[in-house]
This record gives sequence, C-alpha cells and structure tokens, in this order.
Amino acid sequence: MPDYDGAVTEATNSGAVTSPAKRGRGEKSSPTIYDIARLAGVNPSTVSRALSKPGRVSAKTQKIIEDAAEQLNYRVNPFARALPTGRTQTIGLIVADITNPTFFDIIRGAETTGSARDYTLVLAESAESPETELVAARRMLSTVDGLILASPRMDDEKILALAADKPVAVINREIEGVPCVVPDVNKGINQAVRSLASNGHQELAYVAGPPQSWMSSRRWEGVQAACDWYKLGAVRLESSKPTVDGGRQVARDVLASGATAVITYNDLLAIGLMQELQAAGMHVPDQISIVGFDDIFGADFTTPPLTTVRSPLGECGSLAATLLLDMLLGQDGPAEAVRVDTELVVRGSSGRLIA
Amino acid sequence: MPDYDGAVTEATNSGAVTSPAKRGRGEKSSPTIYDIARLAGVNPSTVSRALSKPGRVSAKTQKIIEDAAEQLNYRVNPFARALPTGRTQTIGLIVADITNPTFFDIIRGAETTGSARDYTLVLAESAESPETELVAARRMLSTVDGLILASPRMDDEKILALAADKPVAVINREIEGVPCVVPDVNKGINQAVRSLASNGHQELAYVAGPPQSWMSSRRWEGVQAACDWYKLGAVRLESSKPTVDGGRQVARDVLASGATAVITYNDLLAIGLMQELQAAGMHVPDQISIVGFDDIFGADFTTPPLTTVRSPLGECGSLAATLLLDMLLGQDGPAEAVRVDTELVVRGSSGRLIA
DNA sequence: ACCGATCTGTCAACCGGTTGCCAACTATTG
DNA sequence: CAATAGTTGGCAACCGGTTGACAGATCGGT
Repeated sequence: MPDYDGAVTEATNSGAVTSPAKRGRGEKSSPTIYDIARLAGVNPSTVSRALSKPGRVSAKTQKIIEDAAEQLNYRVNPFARALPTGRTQTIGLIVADITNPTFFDIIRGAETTGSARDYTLVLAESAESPETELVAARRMLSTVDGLILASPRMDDEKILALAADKPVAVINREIEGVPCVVPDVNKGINQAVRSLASNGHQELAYVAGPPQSWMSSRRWEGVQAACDWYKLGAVRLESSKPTVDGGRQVARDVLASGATAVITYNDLLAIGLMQELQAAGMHVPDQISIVGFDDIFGADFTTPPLTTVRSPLGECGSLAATLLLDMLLGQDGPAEAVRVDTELVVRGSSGRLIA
Repeated sequence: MPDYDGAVTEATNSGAVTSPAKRGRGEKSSPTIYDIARLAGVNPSTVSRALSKPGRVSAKTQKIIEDAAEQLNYRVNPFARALPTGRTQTIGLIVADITNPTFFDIIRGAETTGSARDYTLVLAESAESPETELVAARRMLSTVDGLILASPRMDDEKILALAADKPVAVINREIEGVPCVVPDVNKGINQAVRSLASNGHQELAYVAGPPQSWMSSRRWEGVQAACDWYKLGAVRLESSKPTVDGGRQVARDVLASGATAVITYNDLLAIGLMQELQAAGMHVPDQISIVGFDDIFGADFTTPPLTTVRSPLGECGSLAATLLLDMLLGQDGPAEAVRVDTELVVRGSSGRLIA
C-alpha cells in the first residue's frame, strides 16, 4: 500500500540549475485531491475519505482513487490537513543543550520511535535557561501534536500548563499528572557507593548540577541515603554549569573538601574534574576516585576511562515518544512515572584508595 | 513591538491534571484575526495586514489592532498562514547520523542562526543511507521553506532535483548550481603531512570513509597531493563504517600496510583505531602516529589526545543557514562554494617516529 | 473650491484538505 | 415485491489566514 504521507518518486527534473520554482499562482504546483477527483471521476470528499478513512469508501472506488493518486504522484499537503484537524504528525523535543552528548541518545531514541510511527521530530534547545525553554515550548506547542521535555528546567506549574494544552511527556523529572520517564538512580548509586566504600573511601563529595535540575536533586538524595547506609560522609558541592568546563572549575572545591571520592551530576563534570585534578598532579584513582553519571559518548576515551552510573538514555527517549504517541491515539498516560534501571559501569577512574 | 510569531504570556491555568483539551469545535481554542477584528471594529483583512504588512495600514488603526491582539494574547496559526503562502518559517537539516558528534556543532550552528532569524529547525537523519536520506529529504521538503544537507550521501542529480523545488544548501560537498559550504581541507592536510614528514614518517595510510562521501574523496586527494609533495608513500584503506567501531576493525589493515602514520577520514575512526592499536600493544605516537579529522567533542579526552585537522563545523552550520535564509529572502546563492579554513591541531597522538 | 494622486479599509476569492449531513443506491429480509 | 436497514458518494461549510481589486476617504496643489 502506497504511503501518501511521504511517497518518493523520481522527479523528471533534468538538472536545471535555475532558482527554485516560486510558489506563484498557476505554477505547476503539486497535485491536489481535486486533481485526483477529476481524474477518477469522483468528488474530492470521496478522495479525501479514500486516502485517510480506511473502510469509508467501497473497495472499487478506493482502488480507482489510489491508482489515480499514484499516477499523479500525489502527496498530502500537511498544512491543508493540519488546518481543520489540528493534527500535524510531528512531535517536539526540547533539550537543555544540543551539544551535550547526554541528549544524543535521547534524541535518537525519540527520532527513531517517532519515524517508525510516521511522526517527524522537531528539535529545540533551551540553552539551560528556563525562560528560553518556555518560549521554545510555547512556540512549538502550536505546531506539534505533542511535546517531549528532556530534563526540563522550568517550574512544574509551567509544565502542567503546557500539558493542559497538548500531550506532554517528560524525561528525567517526575511531575504529578504528566507522563514521565525517569531513570531510577538508586540502584546505580547504591552500587557506586558500595563499591567506593569497599575500596576504603570514607568521605565522598557530590558535585551538583544546575539548581533547576530535578534530577540533580534526586541524585544528591540518593547519594546521601547510600552514604548513610554505608557509613560514609557526604558533602555537596555546587558547579557553575554542567559541562567539562564546569568540572574543571569545581576541582579546587573538591580538593578543599578533603573527599577522596567524588560522584558528579554528569559525565561532563566528571571529565573536566578529572582533567583538572590530573593537571594539578593528583593521581586517579589512587588518590581520588571519580564517578560520573549517564555513560555518555566519550566516557571511555579518558585516561583512566570513566566509571559512571549508566542511564539507558536511548530507551528513555524511545519510551517517552511511545508514551506520547499512545496518548495521541487517545490512550491515557501512565498513572505514575515509568522507571528505567540504572547500573554502575566500573572503569578505571574509581578504585582502591592508596593512602 | 510585540512578536506575534511567538509571544509568551502567563496562561491562567490552575494546574488541572486532566487530559489535554481536545480540539473539538466550539472549544475555547486560540483567538483568530476574526476575534481581533471584532474587538477592534475593523475587517479581518485589515488585521491581517496590520500584523504582517508593515506600513499598509494607518498608524492609528495599527495601534488599535495591536492592542486588541495583545489583549487577546493572539498568535498566528502557522498552518493557516502556510496554506496560502507556502511559507512555514522552518528550515530542515538532514544529517547522516544524529549520534555522530561531528554533526553536533553543525546542528547547533544552524539552529542558532535559524532561531535568530525566527526560523525553527527541523531535524532528520539518514542513518548513512542514500535511500533513507532521499525519503527524509522529500518528506521534509513539503513542510519546510528550505533544506540543509550536511554531508549528503545521495547522488548529485537527486540533490539538484530537490534544489529545483525549494532552496537547498549543502555542507561538506560541492555541487555545481547549489550553494555549498565546504571546508578547504588542503591547508590542514598540508600542515598534517608536513608535520608527519618532519617527524620522520615515510609511509602514510589514509583510512577512507563511506564510499558515497564526497568529502572522503577530497581528503584522500588532498592526502595524496601532500604526500607527493613531501615525498611520502600514501596508501588508501577502506573502513566498514565511519565510527569508533569501524576504526577498531581497520586496525589490522593499518598494521598490515606497514604505514607508520595514519590519517583517518574522521575522528571517530581515529579514536577506534588508536584504541585497537594500543590494545594490540602498539605505542602511540612512538611507533605509529594517528591524525583524525574534524576535532569533535571528546577528541582531547583520549590518551594520548588526538591530533586532528579541525573544520569549523559550527561555522559551517551557521553559514549554510545564513545562505539558505538569504535565498529565502530572494537573493541568489553564491556563484561558487563558500570555503572555510581547516587547521591542524597538534596533540599527542602524532609525533616523532622512534624506530 | 476643484481635481487628481495617494492612502486606507473592505469585499470576496482562495489555499487544500476534512467532515456533518443527506440522498441515492444496494443488500437484506419478511 | 415491498419495506427496511446499511452503504456509499456528493454537497457545502469550515479551518484561519492572505491578497488582488476596488471604492471611499484624505490630502496637496492651484
């Protein structure tokens, strides 16, 4: 069965190198259902039904219309369809930072899942700013069928307001009444802290992420709880930004804290921190152990390779897209957050403390 | 002056957690120019002109209408606007692989430049397949005002066919009649080969990228020319895919080639190659020097950090977007490809050959 | 005060689909 | 064979802006 939402056929264009055909009136613009109707000898509305409402027209007419459509190489005009229906076959995704590898897998997961169900992904970034994020979200909301917010920085109430308008799914944050996909950090954190404790560490530092980050708070809580259990001291340090550079800047505070093990909000911080500590002559992991979060691209390039708590980010993106698309089909979102597992990936940046 | 293309105002929504308002008829859907017209006591067409054709209506009426629009928190319906005009205020970007860091900066560059001129970026990936790329391009073309192809894999003629339809800009490839942004690899390659020659290398291997990659061929040509000049032997090796994994797989061939210096099509290959060679006991750079391409995120995380020929990818994305947007304003594209400079970034993975 | 030029707002058609409603047609059944 | 139920196709209104054509209003110049 041909797919009128994205048919591909060889255009009989012999490589003219003029400027693109202007959309002027009377130009040879793309065929419409009216063209098909004329060719098939039926009413345009019948064509519309044949192409989008399966079963509404008789098999015979259906066939005639489909043949005519194919002959004309017809493709629906998405705007004409969107105008009366509001449906656009697109979903929006807003990430905090396009160049942060953490989001790569989320983007790909959402894109792949969306494509598989004939939805196009529209991407925007918030540059880690709650305001920019809200602007982007509002602008998007009018053009997409639903929205995925990955690690949103704006307030819960803003998100709820958006969700009241169109379906919204959230990754890396839990909000009552909005479908969420959240890595359950406790398992991974417990593994990490246990591993550090068994390697002789007694004082641990957590380098936090952006203050608006819900996930950063959860991770800190998880670290505190695990440290309590394993009888480690835990101190929280702030970072200026959740990037490699932010990690370098926080190195001073880490040293000053006296901790021998560090868990950072994300891998970028961990990498920057490790670089700076090594530049200052510290030995990782002999003198200080470093554990990151997310297992991003590049985490295993470092020397030593980074120990990290892996979240299945691709799966998060894919799950969020699935949740969203199911909601678009009229299903209710899940009653509570969908949790995915995290796990410790032990590499070389953590290990026995050599006093 | 308020911006009706993306106004943000506090919605007076008190956090109801029901499912999103359905787009049913008669719902409290968003205000239209008809609502404004009624409120302002003018004709809808006047409203339309006031909001989009500066100068066409009197200052007084303009003011009245703008006030009414603001009062109603009006925002244009993009579909209604797109239907008669064809303009959508979006540009499409197709990349070969979303998770390849090479494209991160391109994406961000295009996104930033687009946003600054009130265009939204729509992203798709081709998964390195010419067919998928064409499908994605065709699907996009009907919904965007223009298209950027980053490192396209499809044939020139296909691209020309697309370009005949809507403005297209291309990155990392040169096609007669289509505006292109192309890093001029020769400068960087010359620096690289000279550096390698001066470090005692005599046999060099180039690890090629995907066969459809125009840029891979240019790089190979550049390497050949430079090796000729500096009197080095040059051999070309094929990779299965332009990823870290592909780099690992080609390590065997590199060793078999007897080359003491390797230039790879991109950094991912270089990183994988280096990992595999080191795992096999080789010492980088004492026994073999490795030079990558692009200076992607993470290239400096490796041990030793990667020497690489940097292309200003962010600038490429930004330039391509600028070219495209200028064409949308009616300007002609540049007569020939826009070239940006490349330069060698010397890090630890290349150096003196210790025989 | 008159006249043409310019400005400003209105009318109506249009972009290309979707859909409620109705009439005609087909099939089923008594 | 007629009555009834179920299908199928057509008509026309509608989604929300844009725009060419035009007429009334305004204005400057003489």
